[in-house]
Amino acid sequence: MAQATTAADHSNPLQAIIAHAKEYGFLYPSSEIYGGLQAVYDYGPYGAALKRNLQDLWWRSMTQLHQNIVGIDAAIFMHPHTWQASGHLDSFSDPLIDNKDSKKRYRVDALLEAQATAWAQQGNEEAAEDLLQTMHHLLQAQDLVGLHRLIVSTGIQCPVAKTSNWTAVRQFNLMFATQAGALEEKADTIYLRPETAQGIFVNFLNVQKTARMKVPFGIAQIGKSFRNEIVARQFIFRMREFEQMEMQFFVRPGTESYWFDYWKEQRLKWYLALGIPSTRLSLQPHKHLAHYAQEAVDIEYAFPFGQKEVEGIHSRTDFDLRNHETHSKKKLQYFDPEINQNYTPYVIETSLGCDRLVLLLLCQGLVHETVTESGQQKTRTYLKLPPALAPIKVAILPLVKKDGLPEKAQKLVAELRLAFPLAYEENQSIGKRYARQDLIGTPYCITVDHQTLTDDTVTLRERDSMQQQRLPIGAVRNYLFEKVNLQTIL
RNA sequence: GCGGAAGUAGCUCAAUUGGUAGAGCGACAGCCUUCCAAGCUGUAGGUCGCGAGUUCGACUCUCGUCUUCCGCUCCA
Repeated sequence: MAQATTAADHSNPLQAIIAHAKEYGFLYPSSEIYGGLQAVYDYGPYGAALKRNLQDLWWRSMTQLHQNIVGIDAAIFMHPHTWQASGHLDSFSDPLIDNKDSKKRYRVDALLEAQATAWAQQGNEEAAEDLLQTMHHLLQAQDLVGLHRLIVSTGIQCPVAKTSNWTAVRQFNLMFATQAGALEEKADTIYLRPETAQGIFVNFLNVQKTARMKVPFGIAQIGKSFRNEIVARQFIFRMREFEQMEMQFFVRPGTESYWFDYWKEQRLKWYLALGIPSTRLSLQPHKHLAHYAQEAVDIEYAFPFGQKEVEGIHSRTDFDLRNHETHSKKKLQYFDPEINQNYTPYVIETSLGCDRLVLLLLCQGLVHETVTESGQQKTRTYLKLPPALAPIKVAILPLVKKDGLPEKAQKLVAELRLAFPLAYEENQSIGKRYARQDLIGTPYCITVDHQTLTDDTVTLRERDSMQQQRLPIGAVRNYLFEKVNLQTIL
């Protein structure tokens, strides 16, 4: 007989995840009826619930488990000067050029600087200096044609292809810009934030003073960020609009190393607590540091498409606060009563991609198991999510749709519906209903059968093991709570 | 952005030198069933990714475009 189609039929593991996510209501391509929008996705009912649970878990593990961390929710729009101070306006808009033969893409300034360095080493420092001067002028003027002419006239070759077969120079601004105000010509350009961190930095003093925080302390935030990625790929791994969960931890200068190590360890533990095997996780120190970072490490997960960053932990020094001081001309310092001194705190950042974490859980959770049942081989597909994060905690199922079982089951639904997100289904065979719940990751199913009518007990089936046990109806609520609340993780 | 592959129902796929789309699964409704997707009956889903062109006629040929995957590239 025909076997139900499962995602296991796909040869590509990421395709299998995408197909499953779509088919079972986790993620859809954005505006799909119009052909989709590149690198933008919508969360469906189960995906939205899963994401919300994850955010709740993270939020609580930051703000409730740590007395010295508070949360905020800053606006997506910020004063344009913010992005000058943060460095995003400059470093997010590098002119790039492609070599048509090697298909390699380069930053124009990097190519020219390399050439200048080469000339300087050959003793031709004057020419090197001239080149850099010219480049800076062109960059300032945003003269892309001039930059292209300079590349060509300098005779710069692609290090790989050894040719000068260049495309035009193009500007890739990674920040989305829009206009504030109704009159476009008078309006300021404002940007959709490319990271949530700046909303924390500009509020540093507000939070410190109004919540009476003492260094060391942290500010946590969950929110959307936007990056106009040149290449956005791998499903929800790199999206143009994405959700960050990050915490900036302010420390006394000189203690940043200690706190960097502290948070590195804390954050890694958090993933292990989620049940992610340590073999699939790794800590990857950065080789090339971002413009603000003193030390940085990524927590990476072995996705089907490779070992990739899920969370970054950065030692940002006082880069951000100092720059905001300079640009805003407001003092952003902390008076430390312990040492009787004013200083600009150093910052340790933990920043994780919420959507990446959702993808991680889908990758980690989607299981195709071959089971043998009465001599027949079958594939059993289920989504092994941590119970505390599952969109639906329990499904309540009358064994058959008669003899008063649905009514009895509905009573239980009424008792539990406020305590747990739950599902009720009475159509089709019990096996099919179990399977459907397995596919969306529901950890428990409760079945009301004929015995329930005589002794008020139900069977409780566990998703992963498929084992059943009988429980008195009165014990169900506490039993489930023990299994599915967030404390099972934290 | 470059190169490769693909796009037909919710999913997996079919449709003979171009003649106005079908199946299985799934969904839904009803029946049957005391525990792991497999019984019976019925119903609803598609302007064949989108737009042009060629043609009497295009799912089928040509061009463009969008989206996705793979590789490269990039990456705070």
